[in-house]
Parts: sequence; structure tokens; C-alpha cells
Amino acid sequence: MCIPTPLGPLWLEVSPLGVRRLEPALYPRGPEAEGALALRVREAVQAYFAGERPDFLDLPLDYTGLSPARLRLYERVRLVPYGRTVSYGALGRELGLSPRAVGAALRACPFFLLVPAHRVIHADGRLGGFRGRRG
DNA sequence: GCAGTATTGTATA
DNA sequence: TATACAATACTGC
Repeated sequence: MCIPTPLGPLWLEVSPLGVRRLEPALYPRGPEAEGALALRVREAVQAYFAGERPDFLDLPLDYTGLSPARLRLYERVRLVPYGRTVSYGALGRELGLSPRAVGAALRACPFFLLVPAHRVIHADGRLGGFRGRRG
């Protein structure tokens, strides 16, 4: 399932448990998402870009295959309030990880938008090395 | 195991 | 402001 957004098309994959991954459709591979859940996710994403929805907390995510550290991190980042930001260090201290581990886990995050990594920043308040900046 | 990493804090110029 | 270095935990091969 491809979801058109102002940032370009997003590639969506779902499983019976929930969203398996949602990324910019740069390298589309794997089976296309189908069913009610896929449609629901598409509407949610479009509602997000329409300003009607700040988060995707009601959408089920499939964490199967992810390590506990990543699972906890994603769950925690999803709870970041709208309009607020958290630093890598703060997340690391809360989860008992190192700031670098937070960055590494966030870099491998397959849930673009669903896990608002753009709200995770440096301790100084600067934007982190988000993928959307370059390349 | 080893190298890479979306960090942080301290030191130095 | 910019660079250099050490500590730290997880991902990916």
C-alpha cells in the first residue's frame, strides 16, 4: 500500500498484529499491505498531514522480531506529547540505555511518522541527524 | 566479535 | 564557535 503525502509516497506493510513498517517509498519491496488495517493507517496518515491528528497512538504496531530495547524505546517515543521534544540523553536515562544506543535504535526504526523520531533531539535543543535532512 | 552510530560531556584554542 | 577525545549500549554484518 502506497500512501501519498506532501513528503512523497510512503510504503506501508501490515501484519495481523499491526503495522509492520511505514517508510518513504524509496525502496518498495515486500508484499503490499491490504485489508481494513491498511486503509485505517492510510486515513490516519492523511489525517495527520491534514492537521487533524497529532499522533498515531491508536494504531497497533507489530514489534515482532524487534529486540526489547527497541520495543521499549519506540513505545516511549510514541508517548512524546505533541509539540514537545525529548533529548536522546533523557530517553537513555529513562530506559537505562546509552544516548548512542537510543540513536542507533531510532536510526533502525521502521515506523516513520508512527514513532515521531523528529521530536527526539540533541541535549542542546538542536535537531538530530534525521534521515530527511540529507541524502 | 567487530565496526558503525540519529549522543553526551569535558578540554583546548 | 570549532575540533578532539573518552564513555557508553545497541544494531547490523
